[in-house]
Amino acid sequence: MHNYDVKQEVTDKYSLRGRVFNKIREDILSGKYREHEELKEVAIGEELGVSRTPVREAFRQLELEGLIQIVPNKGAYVTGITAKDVEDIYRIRSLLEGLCAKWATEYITQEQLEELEENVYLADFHAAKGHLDQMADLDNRFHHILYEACNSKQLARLLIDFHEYVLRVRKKTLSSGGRGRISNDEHRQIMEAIKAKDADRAEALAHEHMINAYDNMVKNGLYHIYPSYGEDGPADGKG
Amino acid sequence: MHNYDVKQEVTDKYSLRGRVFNKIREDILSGKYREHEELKEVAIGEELGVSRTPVREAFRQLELEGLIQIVPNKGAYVTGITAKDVEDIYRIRSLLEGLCAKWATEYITQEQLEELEENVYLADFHAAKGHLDQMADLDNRFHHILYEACNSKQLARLLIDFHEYVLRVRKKTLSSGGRGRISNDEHRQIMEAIKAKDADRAEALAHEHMINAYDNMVKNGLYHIYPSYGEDGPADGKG
DNA sequence: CGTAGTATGATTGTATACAATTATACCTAA
DNA sequence: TTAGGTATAATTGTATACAATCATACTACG
Repeated sequence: MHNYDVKQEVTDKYSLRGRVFNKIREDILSGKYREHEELKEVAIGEELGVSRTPVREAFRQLELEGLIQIVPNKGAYVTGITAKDVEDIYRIRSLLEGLCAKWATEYITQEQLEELEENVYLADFHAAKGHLDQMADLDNRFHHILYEACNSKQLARLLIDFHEYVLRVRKKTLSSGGRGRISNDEHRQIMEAIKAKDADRAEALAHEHMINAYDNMVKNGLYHIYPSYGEDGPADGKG
Repeated sequence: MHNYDVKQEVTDKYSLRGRVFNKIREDILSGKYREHEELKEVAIGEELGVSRTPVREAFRQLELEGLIQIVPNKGAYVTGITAKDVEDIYRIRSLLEGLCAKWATEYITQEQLEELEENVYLADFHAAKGHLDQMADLDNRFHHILYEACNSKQLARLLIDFHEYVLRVRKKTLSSGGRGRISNDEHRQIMEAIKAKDADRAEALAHEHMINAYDNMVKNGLYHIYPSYGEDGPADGKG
């Protein structure tokens, strides 16, 4: 599995806290809980058949993940994401994806490189067939391979977090006409650059790849954010 | 104070959980708890005069902050930091500090710019006098002004987290011969670039500034991977 | 009619009791 | 003597009880 997966799957699977955490997280990402909605400990506890304790602990984690905001003695509210947040995250992420590709060029193993190649060729096949789900999975996997290959658990942790964070606002990015194929072409170029040990080129390509993904998402309206109360106001939009 | 300060000071001050969180965090950062040391809920609870509940919740936060690692049904252990972790973090941070300076060039207010100028001139004075504590404070403040000025709570959150994280391994970075003055010269150049609205130059300078800080730290052995009990706290005292 | 104050209910914060799991020590058998 | 297993202690995981705080609505008074 992933060496750098910070979420311990064991915990998430066997502890109530972990299960609650994942459940709430999924519900926020899927849109079941909307922005600024209040999450009540007893309600969620009853819904999941657990007491308040694991729910509360899950809340603390969710807050640190940035998915909810806890105001003392009041409650937990689903964090609002503005369009600017999304843009900022993509711009930050594009830098770090570039760095990741650069480092991966140096540290990637033969095995990982082969999986990268396989990934690209497989994605070509599914792109031709129009298999969107498989495309999405392969896209995910492609990036995760690079996260592992960069040999930095710090960078991997960041990128995994970012990736999961943007899932909140992403619809089916790859489903729009042709982007899936174009995206995979970019993957291939990145892979080739890494294979050729051209770190700078890999960095630049990965960087652009992310920018293109964002541009495409915006251009086609493929993400959605719920209008938030303080969005237009100054950045002071908290408590 | 800081618009983008994610740690709610209210919570930290008035809730047991917040106080416990800060206390443990300080103890890890100061070296009271060493790497791989096990933190026991009852022990810490008794030491601070609280029950296990707030301690446990603080643990969950500390884990997400990356300071401890919780293994299910076993315990909480202080996270080990390797030399490579430190290097990676500085290289990532140098990129993001550059991005921050670039964005700040666009969004900085007149007031913030003036505080930046004042900061640099004041630091010059204290550098001449050899006031190390004041230098450390001003260094902190300089970067925090940029974090605010970049107009991105996402980026600010990242950089603040990084900054606090590296406090674990930093000794008195600025105290070594001449680095304080050199560092402030770099600050001045960054400030001037921002003032001249030269975003690219500001970015490059901030980027280099961070790399230089790291190089200096490594060259002079000014960081310690294994914190030891009773050692001098981080130079960047924060209140 | 409107406002302030208070009472009541709801919700979170904390403490404690109990269950489950893990570590340790001692005992037994080869 | 040592390997293995069981009993006991220690520790974490979860549930529940109690305290503190906040929101709401109603009442009294102007």
